[in-house]
Formats: sequence, structure tokens, C-alpha cells
Amino acid sequence: MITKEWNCIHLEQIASSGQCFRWKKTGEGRFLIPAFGRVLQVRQITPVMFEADCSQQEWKACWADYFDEQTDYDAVIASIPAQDTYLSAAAAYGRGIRILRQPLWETIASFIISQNNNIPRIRSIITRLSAGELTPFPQAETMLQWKEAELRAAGLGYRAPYLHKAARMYLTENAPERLRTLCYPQAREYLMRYPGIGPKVADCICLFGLGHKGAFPMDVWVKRILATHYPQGFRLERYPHTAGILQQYMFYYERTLSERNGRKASVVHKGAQA
DNA sequence: TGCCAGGCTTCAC
DNA sequence: GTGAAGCATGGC
Repeated sequence: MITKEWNCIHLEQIASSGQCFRWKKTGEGRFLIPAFGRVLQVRQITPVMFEADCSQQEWKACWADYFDEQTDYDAVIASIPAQDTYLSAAAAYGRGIRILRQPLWETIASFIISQNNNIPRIRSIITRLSAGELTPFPQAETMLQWKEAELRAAGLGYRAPYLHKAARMYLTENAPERLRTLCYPQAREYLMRYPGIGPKVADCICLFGLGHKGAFPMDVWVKRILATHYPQGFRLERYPHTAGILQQYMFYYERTLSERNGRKASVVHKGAQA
């Protein structure tokens, strides 16, 4: 068992930030995370401390990257201009969020499934594909052996052929090796060649599967936020290496407020920066 | 019952 | 290049 003390770590916020679909809550601040061939237990001990049931060696080998240990989230938040009242509020609200670096194929498949779908249903489809909540996510090789009809049976609907073809391309083109060598714009362009992957899904994969934190997924929520709070335009170029983190703050803030206040409820922040 | 969902593909124009 | 229609399915 190891413990980590970070200023910005809130497991509940990460679990409900829409970036991961397989965390299983087992109690207050307690989660099981199936990834990398095992199930990690994590627990929030204090607002700035959590524990994980793994060795230091295992932590360094995969979970440190998974939890994005090397990024200074305080510095990211500090980089937000004070006059940008909406983003400042969103970051303060979701300051415990971290960008998870998730297994690549699982991220590609999950976000192909996510298109025009809602989060509870994405979770249920992924659980069916994995044949359980804590069992390993099926590898591309496995999915390629399945028939499209089997994917449809898991609830994928029209996305079934997308996923099947994506698995084939992923394997035949040796995508993990290729993607490792590409910068963010190149990786995004490469991924958009896959069926079922457009700009938004490609950005999610770049952000959550490849660690390109300059990726800024534009989904229906973010479009709504930008239209409401940044009618003069959002200065994305200000955040070439952290835009994805800020996007998560916005997404989480807006969704959480909406759930509490009713659909599309939104606090108006006059003076949100252009 | 109807709307909507962390969109994408296809097809007019 | 831009905009609209169509898409499977189930949560709410």
C-alpha cells in the first residue's frame, strides 16, 4: 500500500468527470480501477491524500503515469487569467480532477462507443463488452475475432462496424508504435482516418489515451459553454499544453451544475474573457 | 412517449 | 467547404 499527498486529487471528481467509464465505487471515496491486467483499490484519505494498494515499483511502472503524477495542476490553475471568471470558477470547483492516462485501445474503443451516447449507457455497453465490471477490457485482437453481430448484441448499434474496422486498422497498422512517435496534431490526424473517429473523439483519445494535454475535445457541452460564456471566442491558443485540463474543468463544472439545478442551468459570469 | 446523449458519415448544394 | 439528415439504443 502506498499513500500520495497532492494538492489536486479528488477521486470522486475524477470518477464523475466523464473521462473514465470503468471505475467502480465501493464506498465513500473508495474505488476499484480495472486496468493494466489488475484491479487497483484506491481510497481518498483526506482532501489532499489518497492511498493505492500497490507497491512503489508498480506505482512507478504504470499508475504514476495513469494519475499524471508529473503534472503541476496548481500551476495550470494559476495560469488562468483572473478576469476569466467562468474558467476560474470552473477550475476552483473541479480542482481535484486529473487527466488519466488510460490504456490506448480501451480509450479508442470507449470513445468510439461514446459518440451520440450518454454516459450511463456507455458504461453499460463497456461492461457488457468486458463481460463484467472488473474483468479486463477486451483487446483489439479479441474484438477482431468477434462478429459485428456480437458487437451489436452488446448494444453498440450502428457503431459496431466502426469498432470492428478500427480494431483491424489498429492491429494491421501497428497503431501503438506509430502513435508513440507522433505529436498531437499528427496523432489527431492519424486517428481521424479511422471509421467512427471524428475531431471530438480523436481529441478525447489524444487527451486520455496519449497524454496530449493540448487536445481540447469540443462536445455538445463545451460548445454550449463557449457559446454562452465566450461569445467573442475562447482564446484556445493561450493554452497550447494545458487546454485539455481546462476543458475537463469546464465540462465537469457545467454538468454538475446542470444536474443540481436542472438541465442547461448555468451560472452567468459577466466578464468571461474573450 | 418523446427527447437527448462526451458525434460521425453521407449526401446535397 | 458547409449544412442537414440519418443513424441504434436506452436513460430519463
